[in-house]
Amino acid sequence: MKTKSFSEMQCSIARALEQVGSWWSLLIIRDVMMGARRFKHFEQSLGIAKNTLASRLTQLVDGGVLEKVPAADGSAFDEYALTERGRDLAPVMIALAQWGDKWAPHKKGPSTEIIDAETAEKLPRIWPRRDDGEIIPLREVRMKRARGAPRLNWLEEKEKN
Amino acid sequence: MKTKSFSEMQCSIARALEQVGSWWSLLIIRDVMMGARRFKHFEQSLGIAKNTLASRLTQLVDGGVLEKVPAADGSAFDEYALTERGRDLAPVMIALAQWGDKWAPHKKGPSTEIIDAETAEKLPRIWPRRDDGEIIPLREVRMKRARGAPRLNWLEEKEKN
DNA sequence: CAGGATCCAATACGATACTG
DNA sequence: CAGTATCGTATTGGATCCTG
Repeated sequence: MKTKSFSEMQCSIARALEQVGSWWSLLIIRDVMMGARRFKHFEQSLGIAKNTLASRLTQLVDGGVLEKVPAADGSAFDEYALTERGRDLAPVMIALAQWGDKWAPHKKGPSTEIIDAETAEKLPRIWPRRDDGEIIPLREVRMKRARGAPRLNWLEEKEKN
Repeated sequence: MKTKSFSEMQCSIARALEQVGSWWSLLIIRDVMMGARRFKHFEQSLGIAKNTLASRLTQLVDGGVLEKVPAADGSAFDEYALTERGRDLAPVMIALAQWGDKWAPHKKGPSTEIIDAETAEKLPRIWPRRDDGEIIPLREVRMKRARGAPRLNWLEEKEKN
């Protein structure tokens, strides 16, 4: 990706993408969210080259998404953990997982389940809501640029069926 | 990215990422969600090379995220519109935009605002909730591999708390 | 085991020119 | 205007070897 130009774009999405880094980074974050902590975990889970993994990890640490913490089991090597910034990516990961589960299912069934620990059931789709919890239909959601560009009503013509 | 291996991963996130394609694809989708329809819109908005843009667009059309529709204004050229599959990426985009707005703000202020058209105010963070709208704290959300997925040893030691 | 160093291959992207 | 064709380059990732 064009690292430099992305970060300078006046768009929160572009800057988020640049901070995350790459597809591999998202899969690493996924692994941490599922309990991975060690270099070898990522290596085994992802089938990624060591140097690539190392560079993605340092990139995530430098970017403040992951941090190195002393190993819980007393190992000489540090472990990787999510920072607050990294944990805050949960909605992105959940949204991605749910979309993939719905639109690109694997033949052998859903393979990344997002579940409510209390009920042990799959979570409903993560979706825009108002503070009181009411779901907002997409036609009432607008994405607009801060300056300039027209505030077009999003998706209007497709929603009326 | 490693297109082939990603799609074969038994992970909804990996497959979602592969279907989307690349960072550029997400920015194109963002533009469509903000009202862009024509080749020139994307070109101007993104500052992307024509051939790159063309290939990303056909990739998105082939992947069923975008579709070509006759121009509303009678132009000889088709326009690009989101399919249902594409529209359903809204939670991903919103989550990304809100994360970027929070953690990677541009010096000149927020630059992709997600707004409730009714109240004209910024939406609250998109976040996992139960059906009744109750917010679920992250500690009560579990992301796990489904049964049948290759089991990794580090999952077990993490799952018992 | 966690990485770093090197080398190499694939490709994604950009610049430019061209076409219907 | 909306692409396609061609080319050159830069980046990314993989393979292998090495080390504390």
